[in-house]
Amino acid sequence: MDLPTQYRPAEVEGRLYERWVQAGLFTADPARDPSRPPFCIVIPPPNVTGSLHVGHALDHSIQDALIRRRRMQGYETLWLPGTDHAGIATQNVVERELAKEGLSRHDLGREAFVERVWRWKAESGGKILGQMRRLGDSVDWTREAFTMDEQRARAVRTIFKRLFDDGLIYRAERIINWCPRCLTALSDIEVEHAEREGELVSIRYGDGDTEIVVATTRAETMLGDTAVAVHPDDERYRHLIGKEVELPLTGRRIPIVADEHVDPSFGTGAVKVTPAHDPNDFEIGRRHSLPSITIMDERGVITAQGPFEGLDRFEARPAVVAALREQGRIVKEVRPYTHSVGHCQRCSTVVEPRVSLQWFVKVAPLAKAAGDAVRDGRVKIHPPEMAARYFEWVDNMHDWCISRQLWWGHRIPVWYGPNGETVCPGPDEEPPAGWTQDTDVLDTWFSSALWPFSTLGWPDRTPDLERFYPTSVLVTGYDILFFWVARMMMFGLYAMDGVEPFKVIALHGMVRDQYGKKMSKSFGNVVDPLEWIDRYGADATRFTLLRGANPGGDVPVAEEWAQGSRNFCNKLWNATRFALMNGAHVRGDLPAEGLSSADRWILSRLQKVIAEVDEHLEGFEFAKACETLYHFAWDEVCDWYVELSKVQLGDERAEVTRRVLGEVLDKLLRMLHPLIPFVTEELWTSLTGEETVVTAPWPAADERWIDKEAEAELESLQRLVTEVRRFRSDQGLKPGQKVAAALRFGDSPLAAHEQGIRSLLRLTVPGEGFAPTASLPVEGVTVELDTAGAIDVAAERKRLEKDLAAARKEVEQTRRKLDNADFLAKAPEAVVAKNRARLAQAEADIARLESLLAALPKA
RNA sequence: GGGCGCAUAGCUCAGUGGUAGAGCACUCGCCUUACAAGCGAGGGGUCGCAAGUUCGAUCCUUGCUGCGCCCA
Repeated sequence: MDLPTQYRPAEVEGRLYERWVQAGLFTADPARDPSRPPFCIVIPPPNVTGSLHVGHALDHSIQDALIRRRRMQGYETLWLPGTDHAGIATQNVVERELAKEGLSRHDLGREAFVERVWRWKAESGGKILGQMRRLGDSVDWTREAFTMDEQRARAVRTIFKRLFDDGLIYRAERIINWCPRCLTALSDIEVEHAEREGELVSIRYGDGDTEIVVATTRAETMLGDTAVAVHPDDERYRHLIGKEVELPLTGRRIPIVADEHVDPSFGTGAVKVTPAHDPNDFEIGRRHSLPSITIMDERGVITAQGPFEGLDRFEARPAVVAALREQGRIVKEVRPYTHSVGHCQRCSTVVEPRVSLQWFVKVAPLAKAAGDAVRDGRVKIHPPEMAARYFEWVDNMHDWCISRQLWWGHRIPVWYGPNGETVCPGPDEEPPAGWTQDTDVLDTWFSSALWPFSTLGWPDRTPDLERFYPTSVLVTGYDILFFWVARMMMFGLYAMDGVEPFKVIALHGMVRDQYGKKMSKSFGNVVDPLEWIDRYGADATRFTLLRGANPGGDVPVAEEWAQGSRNFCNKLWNATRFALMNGAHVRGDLPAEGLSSADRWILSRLQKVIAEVDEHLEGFEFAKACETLYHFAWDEVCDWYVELSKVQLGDERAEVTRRVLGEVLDKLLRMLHPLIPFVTEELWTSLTGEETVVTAPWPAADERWIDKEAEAELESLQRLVTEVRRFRSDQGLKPGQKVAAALRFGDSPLAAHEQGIRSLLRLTVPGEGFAPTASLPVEGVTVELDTAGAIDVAAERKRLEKDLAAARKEVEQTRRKLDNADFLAKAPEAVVAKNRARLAQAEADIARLESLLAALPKA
């Protein structure tokens, strides 16, 4: 086997991935061996316009780790990929393309435009799917789905019809969030609130006895006011309730009404009421049967007759204020005034609340069921603390506005007759001839909410659906727990007769930079996972993300950390390279005889690591699993076992050592495979001669190999070696410099390791005329060294004094405890014994150190 | 305003009612025949502040301060 000294991921990743896909290793078969338990994850479908960002990379690394481990454990696994059609985003992309040709979608007409979007999708959409291959995602490409493909369209038609017939979908005139740029309704969750600097203007309405001052951040909407509201208990205004005031600039007279929802402490305690342009005012208007006057068109341009007609809403605001000021009606102006403003998630335009006719899902019964599934424990949220957020959302959900005034999307399957009749045909039914279909399309989330079962073939009772529903776990960021996850829960429970769409919801956090800052383009701290894959490899990218992934927690990453992960992969590469160069193998059972205590130690440690890693991965503790494996591989296997094996490989223990080395690397690489699939595949197949590690059995801990004695012995050896290295370092002896030394073991079991110790410490056997200049007693062994010259007494004294100070502090601390009668009486026996042992050890250390100091020549 | 969470090494984070940990960064020394993407050694923390419970608190309780997130 001829491996280069450095691992070059670019040379193996593409080749291995292709081989995996060609071999069908990721393809699920519901008919294969029914005794295998199913394990299924549906991918949170990325936006078809999107490309792989570091958040996806984290999400996918976690899912791939879960699915690959289950595959090795013998589950029938399915990780189902796909994309969503992203109504607004995709339409925007194609409209921008058209704009370059000087066209709008209206120039093409609806049918041609939609065709054009499909063409765009075929040519440029779904870039992310190719990028997922580079990450190593072991998804089943034969089942790739799209929220607008034929099967998913059937699912949408089917569930819409059922909800419609059950009275859970209705059409009504309501105030909704409207984007004046995208020209569509938005649901609550598509609106992002952000602090903005605006103004708070106080305006005097009415005159003389019936005047009242209202404060507003949106002066222009006063043109559509139809009332002023005060709190019923507010003494300041009680005498005005029921009276009318003149609305400035318009000459209209509007009533003063009493409403409990008015906050008397805000502003003047009196609020203007504009039912057509504010959701709270809309409610007040309904309670008091107020008229609703729309003063803007769908683009936010003032339509109210008068001098402001034709002005944009943001031009109208100062114009209205100026006109009021001229009339002496401005009482107070606070500027800047910071307040929360809703923006369109897709284009950042300030959202305009607008009264319009829209379709809604009546969520109350669905949300109740979605909450109960978690309350009853049928669906587990991990980590459990996150459940609070989930309940907060599902228990307070507003009806969901599902209609969008777009062309790209599932068109609402409702047709209108010539006399205003309405019909909702099923997926296999035709609407009556000549009737016209509703022009709106459905919110993208409506089809995404069907994802866990539409991708498995619903509404048909397919073998996939039978075998894999409910899915095993949903992996996603806590940021979309409510809007996407809650919706899948609602629709899954509804469509699948009360069976939940997934058993576990595993949440992770956001990827952040090394200072814990959110990544943002404007801040310039965004990591492109594809660049990391190019520079450090997919494995290093994945390991960096997984290493930071604590359940529900944010994941900080940095370039240096990716380098560290790359280094780790390289370390594995070189450890395996060493093993192969020395004939390591996995043939036959581990020998029961002839194992050194080093062999028994590493095998014992291996079992514990297997058990720990298993526990961590079961609990979605990826950071801990990574930490355990990293530490074992680097600090135990490479730093100690491989070094000790060098001696064993040179004597009669060579054959046994080859088998043990092979054993340790075999299991280690298998455990690492779900986390870093490429390098482990390359190394494991070389080591074992097997076809692939993808379907190799997941290691199981074997308690028979646990060996406490060997562990204690090796720990003792490590302390001995470290102590002598410390002396060498203090004395300025170069690491490679050979030093003659005599080792006096007495009755220490470390005698068996003499050659190993000499090798680790570069100590040669003393020859004629050996004259030691230093003697180190440690771990019951005396090491006498000939440092070939006078030793650095000052350095040695410094070292010994430091150790002595630490030992004295230890004595002081433990003695204080042991002198305390309460401690002796109340502390558990084990704790007392432990402290007694510590005291004895520290006292022995003091004696040893003092005698060493006394023996040092005077400076 | 309501709810939740967090304060531990220079940075990012683990952690436990009984001797403070990791990675990276830092200092010193090394091309030691798997690996300089490496090896060896080392420095660095009154565990946010104050009080309480306890034989014992970084950990439990309360208050304070600072920070973050979600919702309105």
